[in-house]
Amino acid sequence: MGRSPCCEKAHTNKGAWTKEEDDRLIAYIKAHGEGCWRSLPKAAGLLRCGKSCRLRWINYLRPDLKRGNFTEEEDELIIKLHSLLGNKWSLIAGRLPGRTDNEIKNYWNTHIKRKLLNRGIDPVTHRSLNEVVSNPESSPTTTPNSTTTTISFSAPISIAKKEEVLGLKDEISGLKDEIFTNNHMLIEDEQQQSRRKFTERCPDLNLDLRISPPCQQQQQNTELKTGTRICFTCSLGLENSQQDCNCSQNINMVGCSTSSNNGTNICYDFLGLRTNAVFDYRSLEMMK
DNA sequence: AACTCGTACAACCGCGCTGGT
DNA sequence: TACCAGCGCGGTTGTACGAGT
Repeated sequence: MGRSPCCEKAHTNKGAWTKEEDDRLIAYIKAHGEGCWRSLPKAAGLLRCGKSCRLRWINYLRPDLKRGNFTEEEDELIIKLHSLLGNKWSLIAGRLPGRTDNEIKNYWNTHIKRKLLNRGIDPVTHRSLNEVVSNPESSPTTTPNSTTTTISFSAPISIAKKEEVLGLKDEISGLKDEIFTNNHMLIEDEQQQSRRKFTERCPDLNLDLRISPPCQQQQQNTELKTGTRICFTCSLGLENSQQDCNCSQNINMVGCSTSSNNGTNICYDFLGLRTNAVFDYRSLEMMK
């Protein structure tokens, strides 16, 4: 059972808008304002359906629209927002003044998709194509000619983590407000909430764990009495996040911290856990 | 010059959600 | 509570146009 058509199709024009139709629509909206799209065509003397008028106005005729090419900054912002929101074009458009969801959607499909593919990034998951191809089973792999082992838990990381890693926290906090107040997409029914509680307790982490040999210079000074020093670099499966250990430069950085008691450098404070026991990520308290 | 193909983008369509009755 | 109109969103289609052959 389909819903009834939004207008009488037999007497409506379709296809490209003429200059005259545009002028009529602009004049009507200037005089009466937006809204009540269903009755607008008749009132404005247009042989168009209301939806068509709305679309034409929003996507093309609105005076605050920014025409012209997207800037590099806009490109990058769209990519960032898409990695967080997916195909929520209207939400993305809300962060780009003067751009419409339709415009961004088209631009994404024709330009940015290709751009990301050229960078070796999957436009859907925003992860490296190599990673997706070579490591589909979440199994440990060893890079050729390298002593670095990568252990990947392939699943999307939480938005909160992504924000932290991307440094988008401030920008996104406003966006979240917008999402929660304006959009029903995050309103969950009980079933979804209980499912969510479960996944919060047992999160699907996307942690690419790199284990590399100790930095040569520092090894002499910082080796533990018990022997081998292990340096964890935790990368979160995001673009440019797989930086190699540089604890020789900054011993207090995340992932490499200093034990306060005896001044011994401990370089395996992985996610705040000073342990060489088996790491169970489920025991981690997730940030709210 | 004519044709084909690919690209860009405007417009359409179907569906889900919301608010009013 | 159920129904319906209206709106908005995201996916898809249609078409104009330029490049290549």
